[in-house]
Amino acid sequence: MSEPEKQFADFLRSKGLKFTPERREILRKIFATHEHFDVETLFEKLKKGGERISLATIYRLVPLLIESGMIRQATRCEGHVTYEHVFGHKLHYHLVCVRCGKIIEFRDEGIERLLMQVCDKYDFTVIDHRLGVRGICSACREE
Amino acid sequence: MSEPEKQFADFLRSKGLKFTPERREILRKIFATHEHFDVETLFEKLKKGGERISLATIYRLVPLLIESGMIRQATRCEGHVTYEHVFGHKLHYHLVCVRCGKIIEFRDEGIERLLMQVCDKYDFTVIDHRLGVRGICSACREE
DNA sequence: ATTTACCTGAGAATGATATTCAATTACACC
DNA sequence: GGTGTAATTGAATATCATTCTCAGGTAAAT
Repeated sequence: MSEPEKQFADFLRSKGLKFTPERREILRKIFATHEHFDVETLFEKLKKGGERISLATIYRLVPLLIESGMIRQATRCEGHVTYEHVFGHKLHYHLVCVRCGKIIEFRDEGIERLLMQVCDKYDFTVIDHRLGVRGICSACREE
Repeated sequence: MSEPEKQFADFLRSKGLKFTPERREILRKIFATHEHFDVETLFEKLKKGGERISLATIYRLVPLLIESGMIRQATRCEGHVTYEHVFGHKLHYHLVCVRCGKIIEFRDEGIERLLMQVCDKYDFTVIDHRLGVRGICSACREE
């Protein structure tokens, strides 16, 4: 059993929930790549892979994955909600190209440090934070 | 005519669109305070103010307001989309309390500077950016 | 074997947002 | 001040993602 599966199975067990074959398959598809995903395309992928897992099952799994800390909602782009891995994926920020949709991820410890100073100042306990930049990537600007 | 009205009227004219009484009323309600808003509560406010403006009209106006640069989508909180002023409102970031929903706004030029350096590095042209921190405010932590 | 709690798929329900349509209105031009 | 044209409106309807309901399944605990 892979690392993400182990962690999630533990989480489920700790809540008295079950690690069913359906849940395993969904989890596998999600962690098969490091890409962001949304429910609809995940469902399509599973269907193409020959699985007969219903949309409802995926929708029911997502909150559990979030609660377990495996994934989180990503920077929201145009309309639908997308998710990204937390497990095995360090904190990072996004540059999102509004033309081609490409997402560049980056880290910046200076920004992190400044941000924590601000939160201290306001006596604010951080759970999570995100930074997203919308703009145009160099490739699209060339055109 | 107030500043926001002037700017938006100009924008509409430049696109061959009209600054109707309905649009003026909606704009006034939006800019009557500096608070974030969502379509539903805006609709309620207008109704209480005796206006008979339909939801559809508001939904149709929002994209125009965004395109004109008057407002933008704010940090998305729980479910529904909220908007905030851009006009007359300096760049800022958010601390959002997940318990009480309070939003603390702050600025930090150090973060801005570091961010611009990153974008330079990736040769990325910035249109807009946002930084949101989810967490628990001091008042809620007391409890 | 029975109980109990959890899971599932299918389809119906929901709720926010978008669209259609016929009637109305604003503005440019006469 | 009329008039034509394109934009705008409200109401109702449609759409779309997401959630819920329900009627079986299933696995582990008793």
